[in-house]
Amino acid sequence: MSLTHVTEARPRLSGPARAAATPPALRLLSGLAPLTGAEFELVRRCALRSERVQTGAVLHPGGDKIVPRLILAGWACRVRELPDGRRQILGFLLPGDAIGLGACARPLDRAPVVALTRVDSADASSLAVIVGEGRSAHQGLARAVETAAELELERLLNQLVRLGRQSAYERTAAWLLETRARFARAGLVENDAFPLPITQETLGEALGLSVVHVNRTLQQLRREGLLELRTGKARLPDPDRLAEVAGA
Amino acid sequence: MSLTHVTEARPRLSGPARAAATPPALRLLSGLAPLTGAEFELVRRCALRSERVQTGAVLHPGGDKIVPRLILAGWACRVRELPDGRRQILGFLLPGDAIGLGACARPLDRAPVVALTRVDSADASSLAVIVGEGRSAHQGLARAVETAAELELERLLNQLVRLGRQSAYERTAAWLLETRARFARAGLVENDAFPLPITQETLGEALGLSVVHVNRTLQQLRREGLLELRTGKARLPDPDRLAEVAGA
DNA sequence: CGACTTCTTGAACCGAGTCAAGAAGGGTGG
DNA sequence: CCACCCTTCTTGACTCGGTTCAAGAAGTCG
Repeated sequence: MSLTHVTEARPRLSGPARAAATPPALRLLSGLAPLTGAEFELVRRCALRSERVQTGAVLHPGGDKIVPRLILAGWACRVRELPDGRRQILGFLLPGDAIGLGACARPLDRAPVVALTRVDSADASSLAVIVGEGRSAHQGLARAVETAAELELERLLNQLVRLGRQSAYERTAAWLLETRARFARAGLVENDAFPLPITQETLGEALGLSVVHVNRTLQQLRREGLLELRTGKARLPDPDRLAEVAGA
Repeated sequence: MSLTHVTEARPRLSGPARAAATPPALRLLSGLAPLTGAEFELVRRCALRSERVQTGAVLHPGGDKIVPRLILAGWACRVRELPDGRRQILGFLLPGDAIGLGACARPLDRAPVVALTRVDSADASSLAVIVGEGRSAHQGLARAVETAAELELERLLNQLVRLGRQSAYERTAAWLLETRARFARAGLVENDAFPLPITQETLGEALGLSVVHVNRTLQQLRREGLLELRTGKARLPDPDRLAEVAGA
């Protein structure tokens, strides 16, 4: 990339060197774009004042008034519900993900965000201000936020294709791979295993399937040696074959 | 809105006064945010050098090299295909829509764009430059582009919910209403009728349904007096009832 | 340990897909 | 302007993936 010299001009911590002292949540953010030490410090400071909420808590009620928040631990999701009570999950928020940053994703941020597990999160208003004012000293942060938004949109498109054109089996396989990839990016995958603390009911609301069918689909994946589930953790023993199943 | 005085400081043409001399395509764009006369002129000038392509032509091959284009007439769509040939349409592009403007939507712009009818479109590089440099004299244009991107994302989310949670009947109803609303925004709906020049096959690729089922669903809507189709035009005789059917 | 949530399995049902074949349009060349 | 061809629409019959209903087993948390 053509910005190499800029990177060199301002020394940046990154990778393993910093990872040791870094809570998992911050690894994701800093993996999206190179951050200066100062930027990283800003994020870490905002993460200090974290709040814990229980499963089911509403992290963001939806609508236009959005308090930016950074997820530090646990899973949350963006939800849309139909008048008759059916729910569709638009996407999952994992440690390191944020809401209310990036201006681009406003329609997404209009959907309520609900905690799927116990969730630790912090007010990220300070970061929103910094990103918003667009000062060049905080380029890295702005770029990280933008990249995060792009990745989320990308996942949204993938999800659209899956819901429109793929079978339950394919969908589930693809979703598992995608989710693993998200954790992998943050360096949180250990021998193909990653956290999966959500109920099958919830997974169904994301994949557009009934609980019963999610269960059967997961069983099938297990039977075929493509998936192992132990309390709150998933392992994908054969990612390549799973990718074939997922198609695309 | 708090910007009223700014609007007054720079006289802007808008609404019927300008509509008379305005090709349909440009109405949509100028309906998204107030444009100065100069901005409007820029758009109009870029629309002068339009190119016509036939049904099936590729307006944008996909990937990262994007030549910004403004659709002036006809329908196009963004497409994703699976390795086995199944296709999912991510969204339709109507006159007044553009690709390759707004930086936010990059993942969307990575999907190929294909003409569904004869399409007139113009190179919009000049606009992309103007929007990109972010000068305050062209605020209006930048805002219009941003609004367009937000609306598109909003539609994407709606579509996601439909594919995940709604029946063929509901989906189709909702899509018809949404499409009518798009034309309505550009002032192109005459007594509830709007252009609908695509095949049922294509509609199926958007709604995640087989041709056969699209056909049956449309029949049902017609039987129930919710839809009238005449060559290339759709009419929704009872939008309220249709909205109830669409749910949400 | 007890209460509640989550997972699992079976059986019946149904929305939507597939296959097939005929009818209706719509564009093109003679 | 008509005849022809090819695309698009339409309909019927059958199949199948996924839902629903129901009920029991296994976890999980206080």
